[in-house]
Order: sequence, then C-alpha cells, then structure tokens
Amino acid sequence: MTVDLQIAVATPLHQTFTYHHDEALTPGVRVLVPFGRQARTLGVVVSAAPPADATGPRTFKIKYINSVLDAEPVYSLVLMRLAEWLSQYYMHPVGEVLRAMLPASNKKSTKVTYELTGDGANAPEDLEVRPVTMFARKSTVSEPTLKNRLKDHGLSAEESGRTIKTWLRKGWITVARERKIAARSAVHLPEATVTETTATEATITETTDAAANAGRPVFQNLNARQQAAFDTIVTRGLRAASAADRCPFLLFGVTGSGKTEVFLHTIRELIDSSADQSQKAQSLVLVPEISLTPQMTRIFEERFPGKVAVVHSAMEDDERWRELDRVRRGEALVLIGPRSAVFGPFANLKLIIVDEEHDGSYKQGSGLLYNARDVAIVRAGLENATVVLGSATPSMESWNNAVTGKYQLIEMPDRASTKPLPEIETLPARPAFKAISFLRGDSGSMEHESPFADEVINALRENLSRKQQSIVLVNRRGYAYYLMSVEDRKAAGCPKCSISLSVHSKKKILRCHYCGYNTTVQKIIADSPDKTWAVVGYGSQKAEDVLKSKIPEAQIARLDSDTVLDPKALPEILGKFRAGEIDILVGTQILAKGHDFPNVTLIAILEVDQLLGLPDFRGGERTFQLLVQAAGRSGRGQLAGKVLLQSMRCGHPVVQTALRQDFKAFAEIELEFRKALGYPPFGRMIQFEFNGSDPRKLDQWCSAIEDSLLTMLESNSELARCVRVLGPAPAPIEVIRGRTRRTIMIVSPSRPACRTVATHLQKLVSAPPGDIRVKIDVDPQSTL
DNA sequence: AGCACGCCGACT
DNA sequence: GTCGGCGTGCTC
Repeated sequence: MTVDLQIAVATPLHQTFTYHHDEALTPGVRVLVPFGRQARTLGVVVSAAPPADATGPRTFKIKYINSVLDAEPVYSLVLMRLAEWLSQYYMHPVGEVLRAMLPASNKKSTKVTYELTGDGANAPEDLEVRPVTMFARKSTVSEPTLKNRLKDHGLSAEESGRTIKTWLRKGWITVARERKIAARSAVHLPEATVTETTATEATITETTDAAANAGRPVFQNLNARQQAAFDTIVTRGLRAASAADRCPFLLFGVTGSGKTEVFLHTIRELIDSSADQSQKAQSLVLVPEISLTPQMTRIFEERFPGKVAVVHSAMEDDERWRELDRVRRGEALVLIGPRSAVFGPFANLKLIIVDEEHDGSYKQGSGLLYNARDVAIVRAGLENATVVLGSATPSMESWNNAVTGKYQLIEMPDRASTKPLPEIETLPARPAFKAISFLRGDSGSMEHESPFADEVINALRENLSRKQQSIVLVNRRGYAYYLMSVEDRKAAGCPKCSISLSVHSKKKILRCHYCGYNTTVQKIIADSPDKTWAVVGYGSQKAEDVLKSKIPEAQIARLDSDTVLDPKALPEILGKFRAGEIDILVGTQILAKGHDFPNVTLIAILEVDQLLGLPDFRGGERTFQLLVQAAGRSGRGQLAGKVLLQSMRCGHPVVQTALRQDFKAFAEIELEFRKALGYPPFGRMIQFEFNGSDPRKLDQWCSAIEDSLLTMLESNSELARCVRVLGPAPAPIEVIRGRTRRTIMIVSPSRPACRTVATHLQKLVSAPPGDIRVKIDVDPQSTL
C-alpha cells in the first residue's frame, strides 16, 4: 500500500510537500525526507495529502520518505493545531514554525574549528601573517572568527581561504568538523526512554531529601485578598463548567502583593483535585528570562518536590530535552520556563500562568516573531486550560482586554506585608551631554565628569553608613559611550552597520552591538591622523568607576549586558549581593526585575529621559514599568525603602503617575494617547522589513512593491479608508551587517483589514529578486 | 534556508 | 590545469 502525506519542511517557502510512504502516519511524527539537493532533511507529517489538484498535471515527481523517526508523534494534536495557528497569525512558514517549537537540536550545521599545533606556534616570524597572532593566545578558533581575523589583517576572502589551506598543509594547524545532523533530536528520543530509570531515581532522592530536610512543603496561608483571587481563579477558571465560561484572568497585583503564593496555591489545588489520579493535571509557568530569577524556581521546587521541570536559555540541548521529556511523560506536573516553554509537550495541560505578562522578553526577537503571552492564550483555548496573566504593571493590551471584559480582572492592591510602598523622590538632572576627554595620538586619559547629582552620592553614602544596600540603575540605551570627532561631530561607526561603536573603557576596545565588529581606540586614531576624538556619553561601567572614586569605602559591583555574557557571573554577583558582600550594585534594567534583596533600601535611577524620549509608542509604558518595578525592589525586607529618580522630566505624566505608583491613572492617559494615534491595543500593526546588500536595487524593488500595493488599495476604497500604509522607509538602524533595511508598516484599527492588506503584500513580496529578504513582524514591540 | 551547479581568477 | 569564492536557482 502506498499513501500520500503532506510534510512540512523547514524552508522559507510557505507550503507543505507531498511524499509517498508505505503506511499512514500520524500528524506530528517526524520523518527524514529527500528535499531538493538535500538527501535527507527533517520533516514533520502534517496530514494525509488532499486529493490531487484538478487544476492540471503535476509538475513535480513525488518522492518517498526516507525514514520515520518517531513511533509516537513528538507534536501533540494541540501542538500541531497551534503550529497552524502560529503559521497563519505570524505569517511564517509552517515548517519553520514547527522547527522553532522544539529546542534547537535539529538545526543542521557543521561547525568547523581550527587548532594551533606546536609547529604552528613556532612558525617563522617573517611571515606576512603568523598563525600565532591569529589565534590570539587561544589554541582553537572557529572558522568564521579565523577568516574574520585574516580579513582584518588585510587579506581578501580568497587569500584567507588559501592561507588556511597552506597552514593546514604545513601542519601548523589542524581541522575539526563537528557535525550536527538533522536527526539529532530523533536520536535523543529513544535515549530518553532508556534514561527513564535514572530520572526516576533522581526524583526519589529529591523527594526523600526534601522529606528529610523539611518534612512536607510549607504553604503560607493566604490573606483575604489572595484568598479572593485564588477563589475566583478556582471557581471561574479551573472548575468552570465549560470552555465558554472560562476567560483569561488578569491578576493585577502591586509588587509585594503575593501573586506567587496565589499561583502556588492554584497549582496545588489543581494537582490535588485531579479527577484522574493516574494522569494528573499539569501547569505551565512562564517567566521572563528565567536564568535571572533562580529564586522563583527554587520556591516551586520546594513546594512541589520532584514534580517541577525547568528549562532556561543557558541550558544545553540535552538537558533541555530531558526536562521536556519529564513533562511529556507526565512525570513533571509543573514546567517553568521562558517564552519557548509555551510549546512544552504537555499531555494534560490545565493551567498556564504568565508571570510579569507585560515583559518584553516574551516576544521572540528573531525567526518566528511570536509573543509567548499571546500564544499562551491561544494554547489555553486549544487545551481547554485556564490562563492567568500576572503583573503589577500590565501591558496596555492586557489592561484594555480587562477593561473591556475580554479578560477577567482580579485586583490585589495591597502589599502582603503592611509595609508601605517606598517613596519616590525626584531630582532634576543636569544635561547628560558631557563630552569629556580628548584623545590625540595614542595617549589620552578617559576622564569623565560625574553623571551623579550630589544628592544621589550623599544618599548612597548615608545608606552605606547605615549598613544598608543600594542599587543604581543606569539606563543603558543611549548611554553606551562612543568616540566622536571634534572636527565633524561624527561618531566612529561600524563599517557594516549604520550605528556608532560603543567604547569599552577598560581595554579601549570599540565594539558594534549589532554585528560584533571589534576595533581599538588606537586604530581609529591611527587611521584618522587629522582628527581629534572625544569620548562622549557614559555607561554603567563609567557610573561604576565614578562611584568607586567618590565612595571608595563601599564595595561596588556592576551587572549589565556585558557582565551577563558570562553565565556564571550573574548568579555569583547576585549571590554576593544577597550575602551582603556588595554594598552598591550598579547595573541596567535587569536589576529592576523580580529580584528579592531584603537589605536593599535605596534605588537610584540615573535617567529615564532617554527611554522616554525614544520615538517608540511603547516608551511611556516601558518607563512606567521600569520605575514601578525598580521601586518594588526597594524595602522588601524589614526596612523601609526609598527611590531616587534623577531626571530632566520630573513633570512628565509618566513620571508623575509612576511616583504615585498609580497604574490606573497612567493607563488612562496612555490608552487615550494610543487611541488618538491609532497605536496598539487600538490599532493592529504588521511590519514588513526588506533587506538586501544593494541599496539601489532594494529601493527600486520597494517602490515597485509600494506602487502595486497602492494600486490595490485604490481599487478597494473601503480598505483604503481604514488602513494606513507607512513607508517604505529606512529602518531606524538603516544598515546592519552590510545589508540596507527598509520597512513598510501596516496599521489599522480593524484586525481583519490589517491582515487583508498584509496578506496581499505578502503575496507581492513572495519572490524577491537578488539577495533581498523579507521579514514580517506581526504585532511588533516597537516602531523602532 | 541549504545545497549543488557553473563561472571566474590565482597558485602547485 | 584545478581549487576555492561566490552568484543563481530549486525544493514534493
């Protein structure tokens, strides 16, 4: 018997493919198929093929499936339906959607690394380029890095290739190819079944450990507000008579109101009341950037020993698969993870909690641009599960849904303890623009003036003398510092991206944050002998240095995206801070999120003006969130907290409402503004980005696209009336990695109208010429 | 996206 | 000669 199947393959093409096989397969089963020039590539069974198209003879030959990878589908029926929804809604090819839903793993790639040999290290010194210098003290280097370094030494791409070959031949370097085959995850699955015994053993030891240490896990009693919230979620969510009676909950509780405890009780209730004890109900807890909030997972593990699976971004694939397999087998009843956990392989999912639902990290930034919070809502619908969105500063989207009754609002307006919220005090800031040291030749100190108001320094000193801890928040965006030439007032920029290079002062290195391009201050100076360069702006690094000189008696540490690059640094610094070994912690926004430091009583926020001033409709929302979340970090223990805000816009309504911690007042103003300008949640937005290496060809094509789009709109006056088409316009960062970017934004108060135009545009751009690529962002996070 | 085919310019 | 870079086109 031969059957035809529809197979989704990870390709940018918006279609599935027909294959022969000798037996029917369940949707969600992965297979290896010959595809184009590829002998075997990963595919997923989507359905039995529809009857042959009557529109004409087939132009292609149907091939046979190579092999079947799974006995049981890896994608449940719900996940397959979710994939279909994702593909439609986010206008992304199904094959790629399905790939994005599993942990990395099945990406096919060969990683090539070179290793320096002893002979290579001693290679003759009169060479144009010596192997040793290219390896920069390390013994191995990846192929792209090596080629880049050779390029930086003035070799063409071709010469680089040849050089590497010559070195190989002379035995100066050796090659290692690490193959990641397509079926990596397939190989893993049977293994998972084998490891099952070990997993169970681990569970047993964990349980006995917990039993020996603390006896039964302790659940705090709920206060009246928490109890009311819990009751509502249970009666109108978990025990709702039908899916129609169940709507998402928005749990709006101020910082410290004890939302987590409500979540914990709800999960316990769900587990205890599971009708079928053999297949207990499972819960999903989505958290932003989990590696940053280890205490959150610890609490869950304590309360549900052996029943919690955790995934996070710093994990190895194997580890991630192992955790997900525990969920798949029903052994783990709770999965905690960042956005990708929304695709977890649950057998019986009954509850989804989205903690800090407003958090920007729920939106995926590349590839399939989904928002896990929105996917959670859809998945809950498909699973017939309850969703609870929790936040102290809800997103305007969710808040509006609550206001209009689409979501059920649950409020927890009081802190669980009787402590008042910290007071926020504002200080007028001095103008931030302070060009500082001038560099000539290779000398040049990098002195800066203090970015701190005296009051801030004094408050920090005072707090130190009381032996209490402080946090200093520096808004990184716009504050990385850079080199500016005095003569033409232009910043030293990245050769491949239209953006200035940031200076990292310790080593006088300049780096592009978009493509990773590196150079040194010395090189820039040497390459432009006629110019005088000044270092402008300040960053968290400088703030740290200044603080160290002003308050030498304090232990000061810094935490920002640079430090966080090292996965070990974060827990270490946070641990030291919690242990009281650090007095003042300087850092970026990550410090404002979710941490619990009982001895922190002072938060100084350097400036929010940059964030507020961005040409981005979410600027106000982000600022308000930052201020309120930051304030929530202060005074969590026995001591009262205080927040100092240094800003040039103390009178701004966003700052004012944040000072009073008055979310509702803020939301009212903000929603009015959004409505007036047609921004979300009132306007739907879909953004198209086109990028290509040749700006002229790109522009030509863009205007052709624009013309056909406008023609289409002219012929449909109803659409034209309610849909705005903005662009084509240069993207805010016009060039990245040598590719010029243009955007077209489609905005409309009507979602269907927006989609109609977007779908039309998508068809128009389905076959771009040359190397032009198209990216579609549905519900973009910002207009930036 | 991958991947092969095919064309073009420097080294054994 | 031929190897490697790199543009082009196709995928059931």
